[in-house]
Amino acid sequence: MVVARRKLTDNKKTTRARPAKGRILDAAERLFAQHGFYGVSVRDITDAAGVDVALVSYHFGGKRELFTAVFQRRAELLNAERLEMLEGVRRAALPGVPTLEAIVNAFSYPLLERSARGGPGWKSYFALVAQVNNSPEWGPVLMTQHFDPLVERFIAVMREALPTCPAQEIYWGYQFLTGALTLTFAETGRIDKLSGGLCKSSDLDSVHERLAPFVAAGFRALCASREAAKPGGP
Amino acid sequence: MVVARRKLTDNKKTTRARPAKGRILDAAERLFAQHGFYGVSVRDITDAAGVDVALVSYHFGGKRELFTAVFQRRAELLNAERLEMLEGVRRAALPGVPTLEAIVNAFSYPLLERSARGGPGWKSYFALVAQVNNSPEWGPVLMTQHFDPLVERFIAVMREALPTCPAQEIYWGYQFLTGALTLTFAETGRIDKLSGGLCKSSDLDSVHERLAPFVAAGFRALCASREAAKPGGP
DNA sequence: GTCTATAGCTTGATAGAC
DNA sequence: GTCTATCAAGCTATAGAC
Repeated sequence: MVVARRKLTDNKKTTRARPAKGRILDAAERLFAQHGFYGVSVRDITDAAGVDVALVSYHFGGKRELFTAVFQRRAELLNAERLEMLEGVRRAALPGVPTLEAIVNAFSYPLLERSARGGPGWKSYFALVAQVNNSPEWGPVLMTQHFDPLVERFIAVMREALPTCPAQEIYWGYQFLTGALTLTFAETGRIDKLSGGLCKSSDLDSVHERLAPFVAAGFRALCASREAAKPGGP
Repeated sequence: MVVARRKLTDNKKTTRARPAKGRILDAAERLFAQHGFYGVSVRDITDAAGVDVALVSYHFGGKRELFTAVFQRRAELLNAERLEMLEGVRRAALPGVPTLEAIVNAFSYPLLERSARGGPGWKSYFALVAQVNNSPEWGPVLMTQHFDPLVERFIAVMREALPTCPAQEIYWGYQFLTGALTLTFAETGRIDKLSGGLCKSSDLDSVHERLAPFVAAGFRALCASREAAKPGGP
C-alpha cells in the first residue's frame, strides 16, 4: 500500500505540508513583533498561520507560553554564535587584548547580519527583542533570562581590554550600546523621514559600519574621564 | 447662599477634589507605561483613577484618543524647554559653535532632570516614550509627530558644530543617541542585576554625567572615519 | 495532531437618568 | 460632569469527536 505519498485533499490541514507548530511560531513571531503581546489575539495568530485555534493550547499550553517559546527559539543559536565570535576575537589578540571595536563587533555583528540577511523571521525576531528590551513588564524577565549570561561574558572581556577603567563605566557603556542596538532593530523608519531618505532604518550594513566605532569611542571617553578621578575625590 | 464651599458627601465623585479628566490622564499614563496600549483596559484605568468608566468616552472620545492625549500632554512643554536650552547653548558659544557635549546635553538633560525629579508622572511618561520609540506600530506615528520638529533643529545645530561631517553620520549618531536615551528611561532594572547593584537604572544623575561624553565621542569617531573618504572613493 | 463547539469572561462603547 | 445599566463583540481556554 502507498504510505509515503500524502493524499491531496483540500481541507485545512493539508493546504501546506509544514507542521502546525512551526507555522504558529512563525506567525506569532511576526505579529507579536508588530503589535506586542497584548496587541495580538490567539485567533489572529492561528488565522495567519492557517491552523486551528485550539492548537496553540495543544502545542504550547497557552498564549503566554507561546510568547516565551517565540522569544526563546532563536536566542540559544544566537548566543552560541556570538560567544564563539567573542572568544575567537579574544584568542586572535593573544597575548594582548582585542580592540574595543572588535569586541563590540562580536556582540553586535551576528545580530545585524541575521536581521539583514537571515530572512523575515529573523527580522521580526529582532523587532520583538527591541520592544521587550524597552518594556518594564517583559524586559527584566526575558532579557535577563535569555541574554544575560552572554552579556556577562561580554562585559568581562571588555574589562580585560580596559583594565584601568572602573566597572561602572563599562556597565553604563553597555546600557548605551544595547539601547542603540535594539532601537536599530525596531526599524521604525523614523530616520528615513528625518533624513529625507538619506538614511534608511533597514540599511543594517550602514549600522554595522558605524556602531562599533561609535560605541568604542564612547567607552574610551567614559573611561578617560573617570579613571583619573577614581581614588579619593574632591 | 454658600457657593464656594463644596458639600462634603462620601459618594465617589467627591472622594477627591481633583477633576476626573486629569486623574484619568495620570492613571492612564502610569498603566500604559507599564503594560502598553493593549495591555491596559479602559476599566483598569478608570478603576485606578477612582472614576467611572464612561468618563473616558465623555472626556476623550475613546481609548485611542486617551492614549494620544497622554502622549501629547507633556511633549509640548518638554520641547519648549529643550529648544530654549539648545538656543541658549548656541548663543553662548557665538561667534563660535557649541561643543558636541553641550548640544547633546541640551537634548537630553531636560528629559533626565524631569524623569529624576519631576515626580512619578514624569517618570511614567518617559517609560512610555521608551516603549513607543521602539514600537513599529506606534513609533513612526507618535514620535515623528511630537518630537521630530525639535530633532530637526537639534540635528541642524549638530551639523553647524561638525561642518565637515557628512549628514548621514549625524543621522546615524542621532539614532544611537535616542536609542541609548530611551532605554535609559525604561528603567527596567536590568543593569542593576548585571552589575550586582553597582549601577542602578534609576540613577539618572549617573546617566547625565556619562551620556554626553559617550555620545559626543561617538559622533567625533563617526565623522573622523568618514569625512576623509567623502569625495570620490574606490 | 487536528478540528468542532462552546463555556465563561472581559472588552470598548453608549443611551439615558440625574 | 458624572453615574447606572447594558450591549454586542471579542477574548482565552478546554472538553470531546475524529
